[in-house]
Amino acid sequence: MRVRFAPSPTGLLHVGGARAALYNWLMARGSGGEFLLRIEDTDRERSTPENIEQILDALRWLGLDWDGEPVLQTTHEERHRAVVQTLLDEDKAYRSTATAEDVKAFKAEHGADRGFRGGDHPTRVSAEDAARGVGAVRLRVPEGETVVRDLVRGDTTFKNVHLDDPVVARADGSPLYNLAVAIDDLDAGITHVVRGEDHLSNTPKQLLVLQAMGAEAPLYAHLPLLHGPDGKKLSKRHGAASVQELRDAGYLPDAVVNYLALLGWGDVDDETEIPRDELVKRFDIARVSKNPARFDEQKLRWLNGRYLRAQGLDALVAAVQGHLIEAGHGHMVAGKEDLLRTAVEISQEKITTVDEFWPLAGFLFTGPADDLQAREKWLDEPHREHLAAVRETLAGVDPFDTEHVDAALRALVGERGVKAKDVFQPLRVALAGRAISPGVFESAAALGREETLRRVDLALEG
RNA sequence: GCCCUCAUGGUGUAGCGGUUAGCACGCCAGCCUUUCACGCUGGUAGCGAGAGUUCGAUUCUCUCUGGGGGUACCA
Repeated sequence: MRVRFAPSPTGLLHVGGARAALYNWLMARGSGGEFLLRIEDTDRERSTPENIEQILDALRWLGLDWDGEPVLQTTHEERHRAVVQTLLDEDKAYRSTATAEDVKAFKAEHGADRGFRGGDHPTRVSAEDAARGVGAVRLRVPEGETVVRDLVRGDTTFKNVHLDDPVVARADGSPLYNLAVAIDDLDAGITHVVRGEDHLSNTPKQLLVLQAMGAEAPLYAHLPLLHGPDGKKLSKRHGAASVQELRDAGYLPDAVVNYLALLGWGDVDDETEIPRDELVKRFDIARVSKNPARFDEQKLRWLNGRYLRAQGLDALVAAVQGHLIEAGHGHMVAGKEDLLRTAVEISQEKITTVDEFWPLAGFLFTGPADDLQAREKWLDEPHREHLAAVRETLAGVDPFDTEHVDAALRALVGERGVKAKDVFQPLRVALAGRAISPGVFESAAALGREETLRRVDLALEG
């Protein structure tokens, strides 16, 4: 089995594209086949080297490694042109100056469901003009029907009468998409073309090109498209529509891979959390759903939380650190590796994305936040009284670790006969500046006695 | 308009002629609890509609309705 992912570098890698890449990758890795990368850069206006690099980056981040070097489609132009010439020589294609209006007029005359035929149409250019490169090259569509052998939707039949003679090359001889893909997949020995459903309607054209070349067609698998929460085609307007955005939002690549795999594919045993290596073993393209799926960020969040909590501390610290650096907070934690490690450890259970770490635990590095409501509620007169007692207790705790802080404070609560939260919350607000933080004992221990007392004093004064 | 295509709760799915229609997210409630979470328990909600086929349709066929994609000298 040899498959490929063929993005066009006209922007960031979209989650739909990422899913197509993932399915291709899963097929290849699950079968011992090859996963190739081809950059469809024939749209020279919109294709940029930056976009290519971004896409490769996104793929790397997701852990979807490809075989061999990425191939640029434009490097095959000679071959494409040669095929066009052969088609012309064999009269399987012809040159025509037909415009959109000509095609419309043709349909008005012959019926809306009749494909345009320019072989003996007035717009067909003369032999002399053709030799001078006048007119776009159109492929002759033969009679009969074209069937797409599709692994996810079964065979799809297109009656050739409905198809227009497709333009396969511009007047200047430069190849067009439907010709180029067909040839490139053929030359690369691609056995399965797995791509988005938006390509389904184009497939018969590509099949016709192959047929004209006397070549054999690959098998196809057209994936249903991904929609946004509003049911419309997923686009930039939907927030996290690109892999880059997912990454910035603090999602873990493994969680994204797991989520995407399940978006449109389900195994018989219906599991939700499936690690990558299991995915590789179990993924079956034939079981991919036929209906379009909505990208549900809430479920991704949940799944990400599961992965995040299951992650080893070292890996999570590395992920958090990388994310902080990208977010511009790198300097805040530089040189404080031990504290960072502790902070991550005590935050792991409370965050669902890497992005949530800083808002939750940043106070350990920068000082208390400034949540007025929290202060008003938990640092009023009666609570300060408790806090003063807390200070006194804490000053005598030794060693100053979670266990001892915990024991001492609980004893204090019992002693004073008050509700636990009336003692713990003021301390939390004193340390974190807000009512939400990692465990208060853990936080105090992480800060150390000196800093803890300093912040408590500050709260007592303020 | 024309061509192709899809249809199980709000969302993603399991099901492949006979099930109390399963799982997960979400939502609601309770428990746990120093906040927030996590976790646990329970609950809410579904086979788009109409004809067939059949002893029996969520499952097979057709129609309708609704959704999606395509319809470029873009990819």
